[in-house]
Amino acid sequence: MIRATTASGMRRTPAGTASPMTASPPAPSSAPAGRRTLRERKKERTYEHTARVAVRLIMRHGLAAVRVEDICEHAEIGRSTFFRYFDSKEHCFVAGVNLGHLKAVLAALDARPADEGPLTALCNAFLAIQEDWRRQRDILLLDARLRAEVPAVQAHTSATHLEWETRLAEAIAPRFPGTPDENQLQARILASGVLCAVRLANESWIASGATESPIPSLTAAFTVLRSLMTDHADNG
Amino acid sequence: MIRATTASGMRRTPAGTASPMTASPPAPSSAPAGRRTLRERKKERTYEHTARVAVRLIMRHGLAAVRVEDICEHAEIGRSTFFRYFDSKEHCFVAGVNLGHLKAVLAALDARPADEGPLTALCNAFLAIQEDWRRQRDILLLDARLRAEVPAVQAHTSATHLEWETRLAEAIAPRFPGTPDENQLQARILASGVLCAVRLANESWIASGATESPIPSLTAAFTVLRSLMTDHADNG
DNA sequence: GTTCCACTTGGCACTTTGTGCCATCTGGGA
DNA sequence: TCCCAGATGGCACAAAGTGCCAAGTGGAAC
Repeated sequence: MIRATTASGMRRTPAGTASPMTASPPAPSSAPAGRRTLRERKKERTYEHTARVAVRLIMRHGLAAVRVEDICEHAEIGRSTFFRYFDSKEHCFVAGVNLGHLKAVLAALDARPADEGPLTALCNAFLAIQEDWRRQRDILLLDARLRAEVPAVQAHTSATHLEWETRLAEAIAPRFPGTPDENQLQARILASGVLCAVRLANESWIASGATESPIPSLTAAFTVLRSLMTDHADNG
Repeated sequence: MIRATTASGMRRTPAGTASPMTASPPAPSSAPAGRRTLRERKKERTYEHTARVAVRLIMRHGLAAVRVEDICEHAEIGRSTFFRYFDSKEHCFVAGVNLGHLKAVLAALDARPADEGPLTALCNAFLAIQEDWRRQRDILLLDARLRAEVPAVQAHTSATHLEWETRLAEAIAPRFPGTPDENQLQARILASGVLCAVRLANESWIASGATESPIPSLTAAFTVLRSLMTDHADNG
């Protein structure tokens, strides 16, 4: 009635790597700190190419009409390989939509002067990459629609945002006074607030048709965020 | 090669209700504001019962070993019915784990004095329900493990938290000065911060074996949150 | 350059999932 | 009491996932 578990549902991924779980390329199997091996670059290429193909197909035909097999054909990989990288069509799509976004924010954050406080630096980093987002308008529009219609898309997107939270927290932790690991909590909470503001700004940008630049919405949201943080959130 | 879409992937739910999308009972089909109809109560019973059965089975046998069909047999519903309520095993499990949690926080929040500020009230509401959580220790432990191992569980959990954010924001908005819809942004961001703190506290509670009360972790996280909000997050 | 090994890939078979469709049942209102 | 919208369950079928194995390929050692 209840079948015995074969290997207990552990996901198989290339190189026995820990499963990606979100929209990120598979972790390097044995990164020697410095140079990335050809194998790794190839894997990343496959990952990104497949995700991009998925987005393209889904843009053209709709999520429901595209089968995993279609994606595999167009990306020229085997079905087995697909499932080694993604655990579903939806996962693949979300990965494709967010390809490079995290990397871009991290880079923008790195480019901020070291004496900028964590909140300011993070906000400025997001502002700096808005042009990229505006350019992706069509994809983001589709993404918003699918998030509203397909639970799995929403779910994977939320998971992706959670990963962003942890990665951004790591990145801004050094900007707090004190040692980085003392600051982990503060950094996480701050990152969460900023991400929430970004999400809301994006929602309102999308809701308004996404014709103008997303920067005004974003600036407005950041202003609210900043006033929350500096004024006082409370009287209790 | 790419097949035509039948009805474009729209999910079918009982009564043409909007899809739940997260771990919440199906929305009332035609709530006459006051009394809930027997039909509605029956639907909620089915939803909750099924989710509970799923959690029980998965606790006993593991996620991988339990099939949707097993859940259906034990819950005494048809497979069709299952998929009208949940879109996967994982969704069902996450729903079961979080059953009533949101309702409990909202109730606790309602019980806070009206003159408490939004931050304080929300923190206190979470503190008030910790005993419930401690009692669910075993379920939460399993949940944490599955979240780490199974992407879909993590994904649905994140989506659930996102829903909490919006619901809690609505609930605390009136506690801000000004009109509720002016405060929607502030409320969302504040809720996001509190939820982040709660998540982190829970993580550390779980990581420590979840033997003690979860309250110390939570208090610590709230202290950090409050200092972030009152002191100053930044110098920029 | 050759050889070897670890890792990745693709193909195949098989189970489980997810959906459409329809007949049946049931609660709620007239 | 009758009627109907909505909920359910069964069945059939396409698609998704997973395990297994044989074949290719990069990396490192010699």
